[in-house]
Amino acid sequence: MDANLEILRKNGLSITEGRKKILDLFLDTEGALAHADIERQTDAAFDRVTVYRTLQTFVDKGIIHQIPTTDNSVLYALCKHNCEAGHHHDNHVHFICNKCHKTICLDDVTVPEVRLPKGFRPAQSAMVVTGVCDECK
Amino acid sequence: MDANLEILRKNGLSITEGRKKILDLFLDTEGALAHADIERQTDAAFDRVTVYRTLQTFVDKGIIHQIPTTDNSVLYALCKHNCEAGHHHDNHVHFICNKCHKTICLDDVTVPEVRLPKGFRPAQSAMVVTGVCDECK
DNA sequence: ATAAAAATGCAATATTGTTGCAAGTTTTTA
DNA sequence: TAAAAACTTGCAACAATATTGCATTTTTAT
Repeated sequence: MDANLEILRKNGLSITEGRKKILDLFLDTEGALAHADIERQTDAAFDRVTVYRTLQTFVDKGIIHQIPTTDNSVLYALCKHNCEAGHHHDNHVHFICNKCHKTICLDDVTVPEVRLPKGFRPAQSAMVVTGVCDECK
Repeated sequence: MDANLEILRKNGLSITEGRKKILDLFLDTEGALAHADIERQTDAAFDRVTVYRTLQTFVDKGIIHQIPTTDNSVLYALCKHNCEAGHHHDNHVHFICNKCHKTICLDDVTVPEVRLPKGFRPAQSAMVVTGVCDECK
């Protein structure tokens, strides 16, 4: 139990209230979270700046990852299966529901390979699918 | 000649300095452009607001399209082949080069289909590949 | 328990995006 | 081609989002 502590320790991060709460939020959320969601769901218990810095730290440590969107927002998400060792975050498909507007990590759907034109060398791929999710269908 | 005028006319848009200049920029640029790039490359000849509105207009008309990114920026790009009738913008792969940081539309690379979990109904797909482009290799 | 290291909150500042409205352009029309 | 109508622009104000430095507090290591 206390998955959050374990994750923080494993990544050599100090255990603080903010980090625990924010990490819990991710652990409890199926969809992705934006900075604003986090502020709202923590009742602004932490300074905006702290939230920004915490998110950055988590991204740097590979605890959460960013999701590409076309509107001007950054979304963050934890992988469902907690991405222990060697699991790259960058290889699953993200789904954005047009009805409930949740962003969901489809951890089990891998981004397919594509054949690029001559001279292009791929490093990472991201794929975002929009539509209607399984709960709104 | 004067591809910009033709495009503006075809879309029923008034011909104005701003629209011509901004459209030219897109026509001359291989990669994608951010709002900031446009301001810079037009020497701030146009008000920020005008640029925002022009981009919005172009998106609405389907002249340019938005590209999903993970950092907090919206990128816009014209399709190479000018996307005449019935060509959807949403179906080709975008490539972001880690060296020159350009975003390039790979018009000829189609986003592959993926099999989604039960209950998910896809509408549109976007794919972003990062790596090294053909000029930086 | 104490010192060192790290994280937080505050304040200030920067960046990015939006809206209403008056003035200026472009297009339409007759 | 001149006048009216339609549309676009720039300004100003505002709102939302993000970043930085620094003093204080909390956490970790000794």
